Amino acid sequence: MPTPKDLQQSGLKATMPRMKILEIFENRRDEHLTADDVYRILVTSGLDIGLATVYRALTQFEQAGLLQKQNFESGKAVFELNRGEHHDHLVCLQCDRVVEFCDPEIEKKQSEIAAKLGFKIQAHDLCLYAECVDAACPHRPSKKTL
Amino acid sequence: MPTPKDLQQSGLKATMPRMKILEIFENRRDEHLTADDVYRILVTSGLDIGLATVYRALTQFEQAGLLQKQNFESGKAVFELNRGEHHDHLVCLQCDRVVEFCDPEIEKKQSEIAAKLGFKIQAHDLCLYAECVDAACPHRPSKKTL
DNA sequence: CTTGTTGCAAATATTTTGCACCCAT
DNA sequence: ATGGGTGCAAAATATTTGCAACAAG
Repeated sequence: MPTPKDLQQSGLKATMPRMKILEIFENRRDEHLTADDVYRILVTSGLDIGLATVYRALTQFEQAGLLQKQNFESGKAVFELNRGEHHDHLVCLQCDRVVEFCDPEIEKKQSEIAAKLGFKIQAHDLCLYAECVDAACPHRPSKKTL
Repeated sequence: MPTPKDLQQSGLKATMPRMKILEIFENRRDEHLTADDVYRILVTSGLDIGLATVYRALTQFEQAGLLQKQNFESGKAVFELNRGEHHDHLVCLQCDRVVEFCDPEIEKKQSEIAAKLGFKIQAHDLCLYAECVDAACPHRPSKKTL
């Protein structure tokens, strides 16, 4: 349940579409949603919000630091709530599940490498593509509805 | 200068369009080209090859292991020659220059992390986005022509 | 009120595909 | 000759934008 202030602090008016979109991400703290996922969820919930508005909101929220954007190899951009602490991703090649992790040693090594090459890191993307070791992997799960 | 065998070994006929496209990558061993970059280079060189053919060739070459595909945050896929040894990328935020590197320690840590999470890594993408430390960074260089 | 915001439709951008014709093998 | 390959145009996908109507501060 986001408050109007979450948006106003970023100079954005607290409109109904924006509040609803932000709420979707707060209700799904560890999912990674595409613009279309968000749009479908809104429509399914009976809300008449345009896809263009979803794209605009996602872009603004990312710039405001409320959301983080990721480009996995699917071709579509996915968004998730920005919870402050940085993390990287591991995507299961069998079921698309996304696991998050963060390794300080890798982070440190990255900075060292960049420094050695004459650069200062502003951001990075690390995504591991892997297969489940145990057979319990729930291949291709059902898709989001609420 | 690619030979017909490079393609035939992968079950692909050694046609003129394919040979020319492969040649472009061999002449630019450390550039990262989009489908449109390749198309433009062909047209500029007076070759009448369709954009669809470029896309088909790039996809086939990637599957054949001749090229590697990368998805940076630009939204367009870029391709480069597959020179066997794996490497990661650092993209300069000022001039789009791409520097390649490989760190065995990071690679090792990645496998450990995946193993701990119950996965076996098949692939990974690591891309650092950074700014030049020295002012010599050639901001926004001219674009490819041959 | 005033300016930012929205929905819709149309425009972009990137990549894929159907199909008749063409060319390596 | 024959089956894969090509160009073109149209389709599919993902995202952006122009604009008139609308709503938040």
